[in-house]
Amino acid sequence: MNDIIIENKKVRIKNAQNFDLAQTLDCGQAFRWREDENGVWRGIAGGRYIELYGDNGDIVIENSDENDFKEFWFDYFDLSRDYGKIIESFKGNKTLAAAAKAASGIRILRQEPWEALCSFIISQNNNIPRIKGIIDRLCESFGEKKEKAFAFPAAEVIAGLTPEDLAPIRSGFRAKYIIDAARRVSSGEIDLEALRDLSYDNAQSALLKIKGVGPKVADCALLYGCGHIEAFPKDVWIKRALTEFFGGEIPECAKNNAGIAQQYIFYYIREIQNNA
DNA sequence: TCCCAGGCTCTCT
DNA sequence: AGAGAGCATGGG
Repeated sequence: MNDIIIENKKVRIKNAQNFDLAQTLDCGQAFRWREDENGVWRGIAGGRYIELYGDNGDIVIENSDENDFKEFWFDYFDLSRDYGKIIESFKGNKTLAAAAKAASGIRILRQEPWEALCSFIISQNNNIPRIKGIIDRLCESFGEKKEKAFAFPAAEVIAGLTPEDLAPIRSGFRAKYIIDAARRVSSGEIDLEALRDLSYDNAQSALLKIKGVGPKVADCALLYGCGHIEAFPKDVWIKRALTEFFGGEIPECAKNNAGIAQQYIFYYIREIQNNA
């Protein structure tokens, strides 16, 4: 584990490996982090608002302390996982190795399951800038204000709404899906926390009961929200990449950490596209 | 302007 | 089982 230095309302992760803030917070796995002109990132997760920035190879988290860090952010940033070792294991496939190298600062965020599920319901047939806007409006309209940001609204709150209530967030046809998900989660019909301990297949089946949740959205919720690192969400970009670079199949060396491979490939192919 | 976006549902073969 | 239209909205 990294050395952690606790200062006054400040946590410093010394010499953080495989942890680039821009890559991790803006790679399309989470939608609520923003960078200012000075390279400071601000966001809220688990109802906790923080600001963070890189400093000579360290990562500094402001507005946190020892307990807060140990209880929440250490897991959120997946700091117990050895990404260097995983990247090494991806050497078996040339393109995957290149993707891992390009995206080596990405960590898979262990987000709250409801936020991940709801966010990726909103993501369907949508583009990232607009997804961010819809989620911002959802939080501002229905989330609890915490210091300088609005928390993600609880499923219990959304469950009591109608599609008309959600009109201001302009989520279009997804509104009824958001509400269906919220109702199943808040009623206990689907226990998102329990999905962590189910097999991947059983956990995915449970999520597929929700209207508007298919294999891709379910896999995102499982990967980003429920710790299922073997989930491999296939969106349009990944399908393209699989066909173009991998003969349609996930490389064998990536099977155990398919979710991480997926995120590296997603980053890589979009970077190629942007530079083309 | 017009195509498309981290898909899914519904319908028709 | 598989293919294809339709879906709300707006970013680029």
